[in-house]
Order: sequence, then structure tokens, then C-alpha cells
Amino acid sequence: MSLDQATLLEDLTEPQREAVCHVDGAALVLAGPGSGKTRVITRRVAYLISLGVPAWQILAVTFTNKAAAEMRDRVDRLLPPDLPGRRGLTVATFHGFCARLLRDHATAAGVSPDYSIYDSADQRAAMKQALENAGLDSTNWPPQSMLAQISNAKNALQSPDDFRAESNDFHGRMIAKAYDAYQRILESNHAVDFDDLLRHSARLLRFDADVRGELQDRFRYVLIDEYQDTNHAQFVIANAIAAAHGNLFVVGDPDQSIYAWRGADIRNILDFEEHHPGARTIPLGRNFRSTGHIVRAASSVISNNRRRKAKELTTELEDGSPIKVVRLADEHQEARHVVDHLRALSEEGVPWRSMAILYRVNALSRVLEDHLRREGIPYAIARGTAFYDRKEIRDALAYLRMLANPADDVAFRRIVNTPTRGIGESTIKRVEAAAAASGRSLSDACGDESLLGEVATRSRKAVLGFARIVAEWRREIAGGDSTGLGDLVSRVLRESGLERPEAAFESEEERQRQANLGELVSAAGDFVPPSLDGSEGGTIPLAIALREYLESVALVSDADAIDSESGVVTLMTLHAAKGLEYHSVTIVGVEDGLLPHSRARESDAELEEERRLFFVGMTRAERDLLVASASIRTVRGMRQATITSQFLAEIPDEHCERHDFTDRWHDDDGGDDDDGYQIEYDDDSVDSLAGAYSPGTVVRHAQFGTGVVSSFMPRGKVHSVIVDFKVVGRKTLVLEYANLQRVGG
DNA sequence: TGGCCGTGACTTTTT
DNA sequence: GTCACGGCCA
Repeated sequence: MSLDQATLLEDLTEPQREAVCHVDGAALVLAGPGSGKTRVITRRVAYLISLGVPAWQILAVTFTNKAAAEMRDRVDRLLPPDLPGRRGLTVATFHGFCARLLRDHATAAGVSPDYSIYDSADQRAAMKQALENAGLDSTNWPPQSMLAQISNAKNALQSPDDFRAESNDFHGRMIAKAYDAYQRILESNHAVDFDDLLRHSARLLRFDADVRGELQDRFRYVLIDEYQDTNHAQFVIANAIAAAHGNLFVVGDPDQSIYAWRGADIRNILDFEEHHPGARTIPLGRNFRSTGHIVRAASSVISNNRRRKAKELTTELEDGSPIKVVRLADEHQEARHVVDHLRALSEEGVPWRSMAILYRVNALSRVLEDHLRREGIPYAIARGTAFYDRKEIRDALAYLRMLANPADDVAFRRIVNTPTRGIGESTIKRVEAAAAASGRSLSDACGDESLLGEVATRSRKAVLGFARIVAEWRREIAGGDSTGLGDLVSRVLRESGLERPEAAFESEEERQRQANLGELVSAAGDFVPPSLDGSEGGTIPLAIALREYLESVALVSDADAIDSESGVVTLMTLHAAKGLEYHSVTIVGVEDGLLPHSRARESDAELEEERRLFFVGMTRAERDLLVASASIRTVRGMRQATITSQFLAEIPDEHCERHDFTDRWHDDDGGDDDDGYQIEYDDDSVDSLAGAYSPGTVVRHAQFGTGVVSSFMPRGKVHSVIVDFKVVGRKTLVLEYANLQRVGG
């Protein structure tokens, strides 16, 4: 049976059709929000297959597992079940693809085939160890910030040596030192971090002609989604595979580039035509998602960015209702307002699952949650990693990880005495010393009695006993196949003592923990290893299945947890919302310092990225968009006055209704009695003073000299500010009496 | 050896 | 306000 090409093309616009029918050569599809991007990608894959290109020659790369799953599914539905050549399409995330590549070519890539993938918590532990080894004090050299700078280096494909060569100041040299020490720890633990997945793959493709040739031969057609968010390593990977045949088809939107902080290089998409002379560029500017007010307002906001490829965004849908821009007294009023709004929509028949609440920082979800819960509105927070962040789950996974990778001392150390089995800190120290002296891993050393001379007799028994069960588990892994994964996990949990059936009589928390472990067992039991690849009834060795399972767990993202079918309101960060759409979208906390974020106001480039983030949020809405801010917000337990985001002023008045509810302070039953919307902002008192003395403002005081405002608070009829003075330090002053002068702009 | 309690630091976004 | 770590006590 063949695939009817006319059906694939019939409901497409002209530019969409052009993109779908593009076959050979490089192409750049500039896909504005809501322009049918996913449709174009899936149709093109199906179109290629209809031309006789076998599916296994096509590689499609997305950003999240969820996007990959959706794409696979949609292509699948376009293809007749008995179509020859429909099997074997590769749809993967960059990280997933690279993890697989490194496993298949471990030796060539210079990694151990049993490598572990370290998540951010593991990275922090490794970095702390590295700083200690390098003789750096972690107060002066915060692990988090060291990791961030190392991450940047890795994304730019710099090795520790490259990095050192480029660092000529003291600070840079110290980071180079930490990078080197950190990398040694990863190596000795047979571990890679997220960035290494990309970096090692890029290096492999660049320097190993055999591997490169193999991939180039196999993947004749390469598609990359969200190309604006690729970093240098990803750029190298994509281009290396496509170099031989030049069939690189990328889709993206520079206006939705929101990952520069993670090394994404917007030039990859802006300079695509220079990298690929003769490339075809196809702009998709027509928006099919949102009503007129929303599209035009978003378009207007984003036009304030100077560094962009100007692109017209149009819609043929009706204007719809104007955007609601509301200001509330504080975050509780804000949450209450949002809840009322969503309830009203629900009463009009909009299902909960078509509503989303977006925010810049995760911390804002809490107040919203409280109010949603109190009001009985079903909701879910997009936090895919939440389950895997629980202590008991991390413990369980550490067991599995040290079983799969005996060199993983970080995992081993985590669980060697969890639950407690009489192997205390001093015992571990001694085993560690013995392991280091003999060049063995911790888990190895534990099983070797001859190395444990320094260990007290009683502890030695405990250590050897533990080593014995570990050896038994490893034996089961070596002899089993993929059908035994669930049983393996269940056995390890039981025999390790993590699972305690008697806990049913203990606290609610403990019962919850046990339930979580049970969930982990069933998840492992249901896991289908990707390399089984649809071959029904087949099996692969248990060791490989375990490795693939751990890999899939390590690569889950928050966005993966979003279930549009679940019938609940979704709460998530603006970042996680990329690529999604909802009938109704609420963006909260649109205040100066939050959006744009205070940590991202240093440069125009950062400000523009914040604006793109707001743009992404706005364009998630199909018909209803509510943008809220609070005039007072509690940050870190301190109530602070805020000023509205500059982005709000960029929404043209003809596309929005502005309401100020800040004087409804005492109306706390938040009832239906406030119909009398006030259209005008009364921009007096708190707002304008807060604006003049917002945190960061430089001021001069007659006695204390100059300083920087650190916070601003209304105090009844007066206002007080906390100022960090250069000479005398932190002072709290009453604005009305202090006679401060603002310095500079 | 293990658990508890107090103090200190810190919060952007995430594969 | 929250979390993580270190010190102290049982």
C-alpha cells in the first residue's frame, strides 16, 4: 500500500507545503508561534517516506522526550500500518541520541560502556569533592557557580586544557583547576554529566571518521526542531551528521530563543544561510493558534527587540477578547483573582485542562497552589523530575546505578549505609583509603577481605556482608534478560531494606515513601528498552536494559510531566511552556525584577531574552490571556513593594484592558461584588515611590554617603528603605525623613 | 554511631 | 521562609 501524497498536502498553506515538499539540501523553516510547526515536521517525515526514503534513514531531533514522543506518534498515525519502510524512524532528544551514541561507541568516544549519567545533585557532590581535591574552599568558590562556568566551557567544546590555555587571570585559572579536578572525578567514577553527553559526542563525530561515516551513511535526512535553542556542541553534532549529504532541515524561531543562559547560541539560526549557502529559507508567519488581540499584542511586544530577524506575525482569526492586564494588592489577591478567573471560565464550559498558569520562577507556584487547593480546582505542576528527586527514589536509583556501574563511588557511597547497616563514616573512610591505595573502586574494595585490615572486626563483617549481596545482585543482572527488570528492582529494594512492609503502621510520610518505591518497581516493570525497538517478543540482556532504564530516568525533564489529557489546570515556568498551547493562559508575577528577572538586567541581550520569554508565554494562549502582577510581594519572607514590568507598557492599549485592584485591599472575601472594574491605573503613592527607590537604585545620604537600595517597604503612612552604604554598611531609613538623593540615571 | 536541633546561606530559567 | 549542613547529645 502506498501513501497518498495529496492527502499529506491538502490542508496546508503554500509556505507550509513548500516546507513539507522540500527534499534535498539545507532548509531553514522560520516558524513563528502557532504556525503549524509540528504539523510541517511530521508531514515532511511522512512525505519523505512516501517518496521511498526508508524511515530508518531519517533522524529527527527534538528538545524534550515529550516532544519526541508526540512527533513519533503523529508520524506513525500518518503512515499506513503496512507501508513498507515505515519502521525504524529515529526521533530522539539531543541528550538521548548522544547517550545512545556513546554507549554504542564507548571505546572510540573514550568513555566506559557502563557509564553513569550524573544529574545536578550528583554534579554538586562531585564538584564539592573536586574543590576539596584541588584545595579550593567552597565558600570562596561556590560549587554551583563553578559548575555553571564549566558547563559553558563544555558547551563551547572546551576541554580542561583548552580552558586553562584561555584563562589568564587568577579567577579563570582557579576555575580551570576545578574543571580539571571535577573531570578527573567523573572519569574515575565512569560518569558523564549532561554536557559531557554532547561534548563527547561532538568530539567523537569530529575526530572519528569511521563513526562519522557510519552515521552519515545511515541518516540521510536530518531534522532539528527548536534550532534557535541549540548550543555550539549541538550545532557541531547536527552539522557533522548532515555534512556529507547536506540534507539538514531545521525549524525554529529566533524570537523564541530562551536558553542563551544554558549556552544556546542564537547565531546558529541567524547565520544558517551563511553556514549553508544555497539553503532554502521558508518563513511561516501566519498564526493559527491565537485570536487577533493576542497575536498583535505579542507581535508588538517582541518588536521592541533590536537583535532579531524581523518577521511579520499575522492571524486570520477574529480579534477575540482583549488581553486582561491586572494589578493586585499582593500575591494572595493575585492568586485569588486568578482562581476566580479560572472558575468563571470553567463555568462557561472551558475544561480545566485547557488552562495554564505560567510564572518566571518556580517559587511563585506555592501561593497559587494553596489557593487552587483551597478552592478545589484540580491542578498539576509540571515537574517531571519531582518524583525522581525524592530521597527514597534517589536512594533506590543509587543502588541500581552502582550495580550497573561498579566504578560509581558517588552512588555507592550514598547507599552503603542506607538503610543503616553499621557501616559508619569512619569505616567508609578506611575502605576509601584502601580502595585508593589499591586503585580499586569502593564497591570492589568492600568485597576484598585482604584490603580491610584497618577496619574494625565488627564493621568488617558488615562490609563483607553487604559486598556479598551486591555480588548476588550483580550475578542476577549478568544472567538475566530484559523481562527481569521489574523483578530485579523489586528484589534490590527488598533485600537492601529500603522496602519495609511493616512501615504500613508508621507515619503517613513513611507510608508515602513506601508507596513511591512501589511505584518505582512498577515503572521499571513497564519500561520498554528503546533498543528493543518494537521487535515483538524479543529480549535483550538485563544489564543493557538496566542501563537504558537508568539513562531514560536521568534524562526526564519537567516538560515531560505535562499531560494535556489529565483534565487539570497546569502550572509551570515560562521555560517549560515552550511549544505548548492552551485555551486560557495566565502569566503571574509580571513585575520588574521577576520578569525581566533581576539577574538578567545586566545587558540588552539578557533583557531581550526576558522579553522573548514573555513573548513565548503570551503566544501560548489561544483565546484568553490574563497577565497579572502584585503591588506587594513576599520574597524570602520579606514583603516588598514592586513596580510593574516594563513589558506591560509595551502591550498596546487597543489590545488590552487594564485593571487596578490594589485598592481592594480589604475586600478579602474576594467575592463577586467587585464588578466595578477601574480601568485607569492610579499610579500614585506606593508605585511611583517604589519606582524611584526600587532595589538597585543608587542613592546619597548626607551622613552615610552613597549606597544601593536593597529593599523598599511601605510602613503605614511612610515608607522605609534598606540601603547598603559603601562605607557604613546596611541601614534602614524612613524615606520621608532621610532626605535621600538619587544618584545617576 | 545515629539522630536531632540549631544556625547559616541562599534562590532563574533546565537537558 | 526553606533547605542543607555541622555540631552536639543520647
